[in-house]
Amino acid sequence: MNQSVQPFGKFFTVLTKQYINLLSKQLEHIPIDRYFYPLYLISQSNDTYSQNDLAEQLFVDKVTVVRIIDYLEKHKMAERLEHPQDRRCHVLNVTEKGWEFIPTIEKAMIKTNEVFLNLLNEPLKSLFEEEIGNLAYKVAQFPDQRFDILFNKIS
Amino acid sequence: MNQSVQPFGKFFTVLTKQYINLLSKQLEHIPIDRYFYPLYLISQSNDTYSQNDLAEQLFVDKVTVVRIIDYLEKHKMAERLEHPQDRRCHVLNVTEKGWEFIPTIEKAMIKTNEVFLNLLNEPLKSLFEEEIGNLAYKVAQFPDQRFDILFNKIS
DNA sequence: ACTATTAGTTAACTTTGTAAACTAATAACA
DNA sequence: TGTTATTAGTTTACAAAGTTAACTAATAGT
Repeated sequence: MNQSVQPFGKFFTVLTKQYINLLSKQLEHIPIDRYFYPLYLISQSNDTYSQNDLAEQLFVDKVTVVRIIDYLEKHKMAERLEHPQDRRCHVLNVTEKGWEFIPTIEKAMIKTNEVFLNLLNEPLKSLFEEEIGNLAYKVAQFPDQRFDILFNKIS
Repeated sequence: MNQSVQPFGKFFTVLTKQYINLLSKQLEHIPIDRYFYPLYLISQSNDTYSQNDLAEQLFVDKVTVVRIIDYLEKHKMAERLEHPQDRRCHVLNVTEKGWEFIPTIEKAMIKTNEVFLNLLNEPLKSLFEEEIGNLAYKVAQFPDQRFDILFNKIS
């Protein structure tokens, strides 16, 4: 009970859930109820993103991206366009209707980030802001093979 | 592209996924492939946890707990016992077989925590360790109602 | 030309989260 | 005491999300 181990994963899970809850709550009035960040990412790409690029940015697989774009297309927020050079690719594009909501989504993300930051004490606050992204990118780069190296001493 | 907003939720998601991957990788040789931490939590409770208690600790709902215990019981790692006073409750208990794996699970969680900590630069490292738990508890306490207060200025 | 690779889609299956309806037991209280 | 409300847990149903595999169509390598 006393000095039990608390796996960080538990905390990450809670933070993820509550972040999404908080963000969704603010965006209840727009015509989609998820994939806010994917839509925002597409809008920031100046119509250069393929579905592959999006998968890479979001750290998800291509099947998930298909579902995301299907959803956004169904709600007329984004669309697939033909790639001028490579006919296998699609270029992702935010529709005029979609662009209406980009500023709101951006504001909501900034606001939600702030809420989380404000729960931290002052020294951690600034460090956290600059380092959380780096940390995520570092762990995202873990190749499966490296696991064996990292843990070759585990019994 | 340049000063695009990066929602913390994106980072939390990656951290969660990779934490679970890394932990599971280390525990591939034990007879269960998930619910390591729930099992560990039960083991640390000295047979006092009800399913409700577990739900609270894990920040999940009671349906999920039923599934977790069903799984652990099926694999003979934990069991439901009758509560001596309250016949509605179950007391959760780690079986003899389950206890074999508790030290391994604990070691793997400590190791995984270390891997994540070691990716941080030195000043953040110690702060992170003491504060990540507090942060998670704070956000877990967000009642739905408080959202309205937090965001009453949102347009 | 032949082969391998890449982008994306589709289908099947599993896990997880959520909500509602339900049973059985306990608590509250008039 | 008897009635009602609450609590612990289960079951069912459904949606969301992840994973794998098989597939099409297009491009790249040689």
